[in-house]
Amino acid sequence: MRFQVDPTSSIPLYAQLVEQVKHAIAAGTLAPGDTLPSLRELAVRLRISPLTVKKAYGELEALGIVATEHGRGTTVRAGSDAFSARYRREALAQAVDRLLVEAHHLGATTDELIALLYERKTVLEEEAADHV
Amino acid sequence: MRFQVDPTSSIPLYAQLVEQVKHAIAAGTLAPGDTLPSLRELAVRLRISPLTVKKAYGELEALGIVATEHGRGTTVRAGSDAFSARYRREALAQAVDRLLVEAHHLGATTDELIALLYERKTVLEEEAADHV
DNA sequence: TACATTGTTATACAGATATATAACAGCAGT
DNA sequence: ACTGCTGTTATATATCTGTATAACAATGTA
Repeated sequence: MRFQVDPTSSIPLYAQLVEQVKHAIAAGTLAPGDTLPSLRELAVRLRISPLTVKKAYGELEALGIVATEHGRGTTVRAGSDAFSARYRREALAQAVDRLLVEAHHLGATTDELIALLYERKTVLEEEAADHV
Repeated sequence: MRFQVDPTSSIPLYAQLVEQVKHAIAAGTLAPGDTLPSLRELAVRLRISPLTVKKAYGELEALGIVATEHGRGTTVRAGSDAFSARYRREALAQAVDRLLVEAHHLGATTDELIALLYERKTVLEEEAADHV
């Protein structure tokens, strides 16, 4: 897993982590049984405190998405398949809604949005290719 | 102007206000010369502290978008036309990018995204009609 | 001048977020 | 048992956000 957080964002670091794990599961990158990075390992990689990682994992555990065992680590729970399908739908719908609302506020038409979507998709793909 | 904030969001209230004023200007809802609601009035309407509104207005002033005069209020600056055009483009592109990245994380294709976009647009419009 | 409106500032306080430091405890392989 | 990994917990500190309260200052109008 390639986690990354943005310390300048107004969204709390632990919340960013939670979202990324959810997305990874929804996308199938993380499957039931997979073990998440240890608190210290991920903390070092992201240059944040282990306590912040702990808070994110704790949140995920409270949601029933992962299970943590003392001394063994944190693993994706079996039941996350059902979660996965539902979450994927809801997350996508919410993301689309956010864009539609913002576009509406900015006075953009749907056609303009679709055109921009294809345009930005191309741009992002080219940028991604450059970074390889 | 119909401002509204979400106290449960992890995005600070003052930042939400800043975004909404920017969007309103970009959409033309707020034009140069227009006066924003007074600190106290908006605070009462949104049920937040006047100091929070003040912080938002202060941010907008630092960005050169509005001008505040003691005793007179806070007004949208003339130069905001140029800002408006540039900001609108950038804000839309960023919003689209956010969706594309999230969709990619969730393993959604562009076709799926476009279809969902039309679907959600219809849903949102129906909901909006209901609320009238 | 008096008044109501506007923005400004100071103080104190609370909660969430994030950190550093450090010690403690469970699990697995040597 | 020892060692190295894992998660857990406690303490203290700092920053940001947001609030309540209250006084002060500038503008425009009656």
